[in-house]
Amino acid sequence: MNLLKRSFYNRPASIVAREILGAHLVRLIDGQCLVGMITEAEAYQGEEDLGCHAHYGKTRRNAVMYGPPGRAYIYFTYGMHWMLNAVTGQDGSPAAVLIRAIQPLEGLDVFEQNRPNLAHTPHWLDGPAKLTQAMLVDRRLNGIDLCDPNSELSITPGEAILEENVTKTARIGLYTVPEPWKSIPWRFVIKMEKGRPRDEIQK
DNA sequence: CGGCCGATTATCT
DNA sequence: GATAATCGGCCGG
Repeated sequence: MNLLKRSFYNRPASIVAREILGAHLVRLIDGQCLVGMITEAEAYQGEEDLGCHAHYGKTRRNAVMYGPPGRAYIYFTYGMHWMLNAVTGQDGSPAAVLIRAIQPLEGLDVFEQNRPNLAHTPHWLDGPAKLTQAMLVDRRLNGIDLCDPNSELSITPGEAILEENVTKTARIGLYTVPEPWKSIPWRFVIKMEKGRPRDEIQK
């Protein structure tokens, strides 16, 4: 399988968050292949970024972010939700990209079973906790290598998205984070029409 | 559609 | 002991 290489992830998080749009998130489970196109992502870059979990320094939770790029950093929040990130930047420098939304492509029956709410509507898998529920992503996959074709979770190149079809905004949910981190435009979203990307999204 | 609010618990100070 | 990279339900427009 043709996967995004480690060199893809070994760049600043804001670059990876933009470039990962259109890529295909692939989940292998019970002999099935679940696929979704990444349509929204956010960058979290370094201990100086007060919106990033690494701003406390290294802890047990965020340790994976301090490791090599191309691994999954998965954490639990709000007492009930799992969030999926791809670790970015060089080994030792903590940074990651939060995968916030996917467009379902393969395994729709499984997605529907795991995530019946809003199934087959434009808002089906457009949230970071929605997609982890649909793809059965939780703590067990924390630290998994996204660049290994044998992994239960990986990412393929998918489609390249034109700049004119990308919206940039401040990151979501950083209520108590001070400026400038609260407003820095490190959220990247594919422009959607009626719940689908525009027809001409490829470069 | 947009805003407010409660749920629920691992993780951190 | 407080907080949280969210979600869904309920309300008003």
